[in-house]
Amino acid sequence: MSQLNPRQREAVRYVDGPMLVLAGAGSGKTSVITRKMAYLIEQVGIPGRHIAALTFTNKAAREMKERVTRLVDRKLTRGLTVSTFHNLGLNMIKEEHAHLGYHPGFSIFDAEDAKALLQDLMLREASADAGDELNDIQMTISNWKNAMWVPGHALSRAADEREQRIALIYQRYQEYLKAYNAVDFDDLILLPVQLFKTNPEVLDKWRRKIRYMLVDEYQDTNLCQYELVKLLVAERAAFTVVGDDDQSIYAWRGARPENLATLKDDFPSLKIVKLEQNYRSTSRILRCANTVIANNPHVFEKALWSDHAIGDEIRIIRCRSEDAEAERIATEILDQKLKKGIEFRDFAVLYRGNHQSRLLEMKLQAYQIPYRISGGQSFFSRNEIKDAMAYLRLMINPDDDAAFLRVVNVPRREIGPTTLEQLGNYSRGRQISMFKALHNLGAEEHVSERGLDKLRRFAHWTDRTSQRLFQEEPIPVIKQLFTDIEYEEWLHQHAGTPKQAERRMENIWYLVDSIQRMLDDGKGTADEIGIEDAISRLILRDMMEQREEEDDSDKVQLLTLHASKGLEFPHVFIMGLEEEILPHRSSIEEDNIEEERRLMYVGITRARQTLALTYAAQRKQYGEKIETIPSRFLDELPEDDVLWEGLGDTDAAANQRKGKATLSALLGDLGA
DNA sequence: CCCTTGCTTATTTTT
DNA sequence: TAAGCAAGGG
Repeated sequence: MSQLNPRQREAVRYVDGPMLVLAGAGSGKTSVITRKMAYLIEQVGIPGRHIAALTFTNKAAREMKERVTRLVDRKLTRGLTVSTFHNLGLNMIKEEHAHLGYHPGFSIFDAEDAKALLQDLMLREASADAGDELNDIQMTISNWKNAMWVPGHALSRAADEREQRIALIYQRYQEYLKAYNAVDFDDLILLPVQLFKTNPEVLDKWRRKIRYMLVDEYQDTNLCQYELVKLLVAERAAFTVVGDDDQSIYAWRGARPENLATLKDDFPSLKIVKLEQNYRSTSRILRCANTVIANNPHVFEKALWSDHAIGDEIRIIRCRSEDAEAERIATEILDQKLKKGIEFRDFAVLYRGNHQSRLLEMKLQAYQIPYRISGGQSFFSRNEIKDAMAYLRLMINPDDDAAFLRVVNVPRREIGPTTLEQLGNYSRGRQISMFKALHNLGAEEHVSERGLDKLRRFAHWTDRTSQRLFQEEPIPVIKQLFTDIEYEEWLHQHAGTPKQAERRMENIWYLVDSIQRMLDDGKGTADEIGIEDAISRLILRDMMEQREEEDDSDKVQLLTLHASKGLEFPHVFIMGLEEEILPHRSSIEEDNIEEERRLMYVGITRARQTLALTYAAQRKQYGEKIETIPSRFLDELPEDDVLWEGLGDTDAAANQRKGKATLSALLGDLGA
């Protein structure tokens, strides 16, 4: 407690009613949450198993749990829930599956599975071309779910023909999910909410379990998530939510920053504490952040301050072209590393869109600057991992048609589109899964003898392996599974180089390893989990970021502004400060500048010591060269705190000379 | 089955 | 413009 400032202490100690902690960037928010959990357990005397802390990412949950266990005796944290919303929802559905009409071992469809199902439905339902509409439909359905609209509701509320059509697809979609014994990501929150609303006894049971609730990044909750919180805390209102309306950058995917303001209406006795002391940045950086964000309307006024030194000016660097911009950042990093001895890992380059990293990557490679790029191709979007996950899902839930279709002919089993089409027709006609259909299918159906035989073999093998998975040690069975299907051979046949195949196989073993780790972790304790749970947690991406974090080598960090939230770096570059990029064009069109400004705010507040903002005066866009307009956010910065560079230098040749000079100076340094 | 050709499209993304 | 994808040809 002595390590906390007075505001933080107040936030930790107040446990008598609903509480909102407005935690500015870098104000020690995680400390407060973790210490509050410790306080609740040790001082207030609430057993760990009656406390739940919710986050949005596994990473945040893991970090928090780790910090709590460091503060509090192991015995006391037993049964403590620190998890993502989705994970909590999953556990609730697992425990209450009977009330919801689901069977044990149900599958979780990720966004891609869901999309594939929707596509299939659309091809069948309407003659209309699926194509680019698909994303729109998926988003609409997701939005409806987040707003707690069931298909019937959507149907009656549909504003136009388009919504009418999507509502029908939504209805079919839910029916199919049910037939597959599957839920999607949104259902993980929605189903518990629906259950709690219709079944008071079940709700009561969970209310008794969760006596105190904490929510991190509260500004990112959507309607459904807030409803879940409200249902659980009830009149008792024993909760603390922590958030920052200025860091709400996910409204585009359903987050409702208004939930912060709503809280005051829903809980009139709400106690509000503001954490405004920032422990991260120089005071100049904070002044810039404050001035920029002051242009947004606010429900709660808040101003960050710091007792750190004033620090360097914020540099705004005008570059001739996008190429010059990337070049400048690369040489600048090299230059500062050589002159000031700053390590690569202390630099981060932030940008609005992933594509902006491309040029920069090329330049960094050219100068042999090591970098790590976040986002991009994730572990789980790799084909081999998707195959492996599909096999595992199928073993746990054979009715998972998405998984079935993915692996039925991978590796090749000579089960072709025609056979599958026939099987699909049969199963659809009866509203059952393909696997069930396969077992019912008699010789009289229109499936060729040959196809039927292959299918039956596959089904037999699946049944047997699935049985063994539950009866024996799971890990050897899984290993055997991959041997059975000769997956490694298949990889070698399909990879460009043997090396690539090996790498892919290693990914598979890494996955198997992760499962083993999860099973071992809880062994013998109350947290012991079964193979089913391990796999569903994998689908929710738990345990997986560790792989990236293990890599703590000296590298420059490249990431989107969105991905940078919650992180900090000594030296930050933000690139592409131009109208139509930051703020993004579509946000300008939709008149939603505020969220872009918050993005800018998040970017600025990532920096601890220095901040440089770059833009290109000229940029190639869709093929043609365009004169850009510097971002309006640059004008919002306090004049006294910024240093403009590259302004007078409009002569291209001069700029180039300068670049060359810097370069040769650098090379000279290197050569020495 | 692989390679070429032509066409389309151009934010942010965790679970 | 360039990159990614689908369709078609060898």
